[in-house]
Amino acid sequence: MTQDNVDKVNAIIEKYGYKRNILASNLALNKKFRFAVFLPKYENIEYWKSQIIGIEKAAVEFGKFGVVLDYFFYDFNAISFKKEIKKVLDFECDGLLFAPIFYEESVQFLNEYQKKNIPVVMIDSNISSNQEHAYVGQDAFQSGYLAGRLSSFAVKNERQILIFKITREIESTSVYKQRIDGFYSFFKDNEGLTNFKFSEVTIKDSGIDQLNLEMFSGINSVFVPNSRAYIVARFLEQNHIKGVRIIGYDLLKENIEYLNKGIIDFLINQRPEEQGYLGINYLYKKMVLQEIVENTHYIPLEIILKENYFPVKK
Amino acid sequence: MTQDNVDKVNAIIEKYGYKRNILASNLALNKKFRFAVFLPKYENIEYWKSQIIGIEKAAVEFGKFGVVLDYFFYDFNAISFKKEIKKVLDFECDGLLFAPIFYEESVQFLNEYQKKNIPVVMIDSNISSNQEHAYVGQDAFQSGYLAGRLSSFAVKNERQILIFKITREIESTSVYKQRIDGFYSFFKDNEGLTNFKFSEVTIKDSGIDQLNLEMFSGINSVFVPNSRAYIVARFLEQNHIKGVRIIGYDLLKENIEYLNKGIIDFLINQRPEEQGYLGINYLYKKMVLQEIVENTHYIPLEIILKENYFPVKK
DNA sequence: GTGAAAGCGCTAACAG
DNA sequence: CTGTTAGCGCTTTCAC
Repeated sequence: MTQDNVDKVNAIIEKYGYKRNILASNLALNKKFRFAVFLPKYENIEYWKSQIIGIEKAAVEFGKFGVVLDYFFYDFNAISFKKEIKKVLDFECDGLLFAPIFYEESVQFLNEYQKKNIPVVMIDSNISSNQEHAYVGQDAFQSGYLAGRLSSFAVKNERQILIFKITREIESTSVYKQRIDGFYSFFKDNEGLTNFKFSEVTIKDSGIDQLNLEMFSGINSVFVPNSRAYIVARFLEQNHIKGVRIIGYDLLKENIEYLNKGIIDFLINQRPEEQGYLGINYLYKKMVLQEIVENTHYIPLEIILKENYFPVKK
Repeated sequence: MTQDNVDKVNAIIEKYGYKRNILASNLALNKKFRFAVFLPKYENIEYWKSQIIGIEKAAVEFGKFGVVLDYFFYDFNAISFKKEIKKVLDFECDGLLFAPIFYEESVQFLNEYQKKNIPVVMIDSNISSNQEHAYVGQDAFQSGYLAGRLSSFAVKNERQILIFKITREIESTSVYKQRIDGFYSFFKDNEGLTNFKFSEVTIKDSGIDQLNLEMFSGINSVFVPNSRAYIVARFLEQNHIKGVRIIGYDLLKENIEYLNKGIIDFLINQRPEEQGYLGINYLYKKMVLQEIVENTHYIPLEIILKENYFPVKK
């Protein structure tokens, strides 16, 4: 049969509602689907550990359909990242799951990777310039917008809000900037809320001793646009400062501790486990089941209080 | 081979990490897996429509692995329910998805059904007396507890809370009672919150004209323990009563309308679509993949504000 | 280029 | 009761 006729037959076949039996097809193919997983080293980083847990869960579930994973981990610095990039580029596989922590380097990498014509799904943060790639994660801007609402709750009088940035030595993605943008946008969109004043503070992750009481004088609410809200909570607790509303991200053990103590009020959960799972699920659906899959999957902005936090049962 | 030897071989096989190829197995079996879906009629009831959407999604996804669904719908009355029970009992299938709306009748039905030795998964509400059955849905008590927290937010002064029950003609499950229990429990557990006073009102679904201004005199917060918060919201809007916090359930179109207007403050989402999907998913995993599946799957208590509501893209 | 045949791993039917 | 075999629906190989 010529390609022409193949097409014709396929057309007719589809017309009469034929569905290829994916079980038989994959049985006959008798092949493994190799997916590369390219992430920051997760040891001691709870958030990335959760991502891996979700990924592993997917690996077990889809393993019976031939899915095999290979991991590539990079340290939190651009040099390690670049080194690992080479390995990933050389690696033969059917799909890539990727967390683009370093923006510039990731853009470059994706451009390079594109030549291989292998589907890519990004988790955690998105690189929107490459629309053809899939994304599983939150809408960072909107999550900041929501945080704005959460800090504005049921408050009539003057409020002083502090945006507290605690950054890594080597700063990476722009996620936390998008969150802050969203945060301010909320107050811009709600003109009635003129009684809110803002200030910002930035410290390095290593310089936690930089915290001082002055920073918090007159402050009613603190917004921590990454997972380190517990650092602020701990400081306030140690200094017996009460009645400050704290809003942060991610269900780290330490954050949960202060949530349960009532010191942190709100945490926005990014569902890292679900992200990892859905990332692999995307590749599975696309490559193994050969389905058409939605390119962008936004994880809902989940608000966690003491009263709706439940440890993940395992 | 005797059964004895089969067992021995299987033991050895398992010892060396043999995994039966589920694709080949199901291909050879060449059988359909029939699941019965036994639910209230969903026409005009958004919540149940969503459940069906999730169920249908699962049906498409698992259809390629041989899953076929048969539907049995009952009206919202015990007579129709009992009539449909007969059909379900007579129906040959490999699994049952079931919403136990009428408590007494459901207990009886489940006892009867148990004889058939077919796995059952319940959605929406649970019948805990039958521990051997699976459940996908929320923890109703805890959701009320959370609602308690939501009504207590950042409030220092005296608060008058109204629990507003709008019930169906024929009342069904005890879900809303569990929610109210949980609601009160929150205030019991938080002794500091002595400035809260409570009252309750009950009206029938059909008697919406029973609402009157007196009910709301002095009220600061209203808790509607089912999906009909929009009825209260509409009444307050029509009567230009502002500044009352409303907490309700479910993302019905009408609820969303008042959420976006800022009249309803919080909605607790039960994720009906996910419930339906996961219900079928449970049966699929158990029967088709022959996996061991967790018997209870609690849907997270999702707090929805105007700022984190996004219409489901389809 | 084309069509027949082997075989993926498993189950069920069928002889022995 | 046991062991052999056909065949599930598809892909790939191998003769022609």
